[in-house]
Amino acid sequence: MATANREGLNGIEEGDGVIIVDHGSRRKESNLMLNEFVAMFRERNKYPIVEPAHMERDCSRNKKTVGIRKREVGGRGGREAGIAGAIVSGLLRYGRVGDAIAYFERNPFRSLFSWTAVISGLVQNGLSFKAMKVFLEMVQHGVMPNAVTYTSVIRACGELGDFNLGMCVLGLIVKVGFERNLSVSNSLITFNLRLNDTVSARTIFDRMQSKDVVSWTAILDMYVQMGELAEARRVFDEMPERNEISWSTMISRYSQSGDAEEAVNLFIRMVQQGFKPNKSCFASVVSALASLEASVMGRIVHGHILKIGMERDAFIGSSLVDMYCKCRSIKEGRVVFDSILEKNVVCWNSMVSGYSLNNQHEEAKELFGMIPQKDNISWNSLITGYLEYEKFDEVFEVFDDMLLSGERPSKSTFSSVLCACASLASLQRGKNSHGKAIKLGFHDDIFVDTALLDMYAKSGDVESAKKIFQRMPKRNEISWTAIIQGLAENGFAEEALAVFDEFERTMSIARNELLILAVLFACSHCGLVDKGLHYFNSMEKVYNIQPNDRHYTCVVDMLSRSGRLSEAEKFISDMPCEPEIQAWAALLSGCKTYRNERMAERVAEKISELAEKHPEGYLLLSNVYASAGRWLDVLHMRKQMKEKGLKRSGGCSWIEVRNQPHFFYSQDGSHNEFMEIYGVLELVRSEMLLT
DNA sequence: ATAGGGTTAG
Repeated sequence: MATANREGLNGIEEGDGVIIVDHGSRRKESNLMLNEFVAMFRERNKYPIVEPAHMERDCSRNKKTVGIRKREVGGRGGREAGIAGAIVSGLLRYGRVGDAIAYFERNPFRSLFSWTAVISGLVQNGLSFKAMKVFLEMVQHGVMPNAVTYTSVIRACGELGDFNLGMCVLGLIVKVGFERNLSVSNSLITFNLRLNDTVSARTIFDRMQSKDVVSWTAILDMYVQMGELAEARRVFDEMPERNEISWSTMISRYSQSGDAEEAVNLFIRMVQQGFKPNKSCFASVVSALASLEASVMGRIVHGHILKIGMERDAFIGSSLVDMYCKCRSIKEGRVVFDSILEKNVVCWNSMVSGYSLNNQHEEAKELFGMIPQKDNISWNSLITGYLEYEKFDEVFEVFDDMLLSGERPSKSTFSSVLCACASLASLQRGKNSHGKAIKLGFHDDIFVDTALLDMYAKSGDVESAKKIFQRMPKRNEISWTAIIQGLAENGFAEEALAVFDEFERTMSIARNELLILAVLFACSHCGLVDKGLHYFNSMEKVYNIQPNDRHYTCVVDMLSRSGRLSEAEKFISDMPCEPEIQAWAALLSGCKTYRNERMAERVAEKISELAEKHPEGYLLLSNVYASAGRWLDVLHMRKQMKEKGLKRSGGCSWIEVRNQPHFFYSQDGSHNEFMEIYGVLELVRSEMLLT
């Protein structure tokens, strides 16, 4: 709560439906499990050290140590236990986890095989915690795990992200001498990567006497995790051996890092070299095609998927639905969606966000209501759809429903909701959301913090924005852009430029277009025209950024504001790209300020030409004529707008009182208490005149 | 029976 107050938040509202998820009970259970493992180490006699060379025989000898089991199993135990293992693993392969466990628990033939099958099946079905409990039970029954068991167990520890548990298992592995086993080492590499320990991963890899395609593929991921995709590619290119999975990994990594084009290129090369893409690979490449909105190639790949009969698979189906919806073919997406046999939550989410991001909110909401097991992303899909189409009230409505349903918002949820607050410049809602974010433990997240500081800046609370920026332990280029833009927009342009100087001195991250735009904006607003021009001219050389139409508009604005009108006019006519209508508008407003009637006429003419294509031009002109008192021209413009079917969507101010926004349009009388409000205003005005 | 790869929101 102290943090909240320091950042300008006046306490958090009670009873707002926030539910804090409790992870305590599982942690307790995990600690109990740790104690059991520690006990295992201490009881040397019960779990004897076995020489690696005798490992195979030890597995079978083990059955002798389990006295009771042996009697139950009887003479044909080995074979029957083998069948039991096969049944269990068969059930697990079809995701029938409950049936498999029930069978396993009822069946007396619990061999090393069936124990291992259950453990690996649980891990593959995302039930790693349960897998660890079964593993513990297995060891307590006196059944000695073998290398295959340990690979699954290590994977489970990695999936749980539990370092201590992993170390205990590693201890057992070393104790029984499996640490040199190829498969075990491979799984240890991934375990370390999951826990962000790239150094240990590398050490294990380097120490391995023999490496296979699995080891190489795992180490490829180490470079991806270190943010060195190019280095990963080098490993991939130089690997002694490649299979479908190595190809698949590289393709998915490109797709996930936003380089969809390279993902597709690699896919084509893979097919050319005679590799058969499998389910995962198709899913990755379709996802890459979705982000490229490449419907032609998308359809071709879809054809191949149909050929091998995988369209009805949940993984491939989800990415196909996404691909069609991103290409605006929602109906085709729906056909694929309906054809998926066993829909998981991802399939539903794909279709919901397909509708949602194509402005079909009713359909999205209806489908959302039908999801059997909603997750975080289901909610977020609905929220981002509303945000994208500026339906802010709905954003808050869904957010409230989400909290009431008990679903924990994620950092994505908060960045969407805060973005809605920022768009409404609603400090009240923003602070409320800030409170919820703190309550749910998101106060040190770079995305949430950036959204918060942007919200405060856009709502005019610069002090709070600055405080958040200063306390952020890590900042990315988006955070820097937000603070610079925020300061400049609120009239602290010099300070914005000082922050940019600090950024230039201390940060080595790449500058992006938006950051430079914010800097130009700041220069424009504190009259530092030459400095602004300097930044603009060095964009390509120093920052390697091609200026876009918004940068050009900013420069026109900068020149016009400072009265360098002829320079501005020349700049606009020399532009290599089509000027935005806002550029002309900026020049026109400069002409007005510096009373250059002749240039104003020329510019106005240009704008009315452009208004054919950009109807908002009429609005601009009508405003300019209105302020010059040229009412005949205003009427003419209004008539044009009416003919073009353009609704008057011009200037409007609003203020929030007790969570209720009150709007004031530039035509008077739109507010229903307008008489009273203007009465009070008149009173205030006369008081001011008296003093 | 196993370790490496998969889909959705930002």
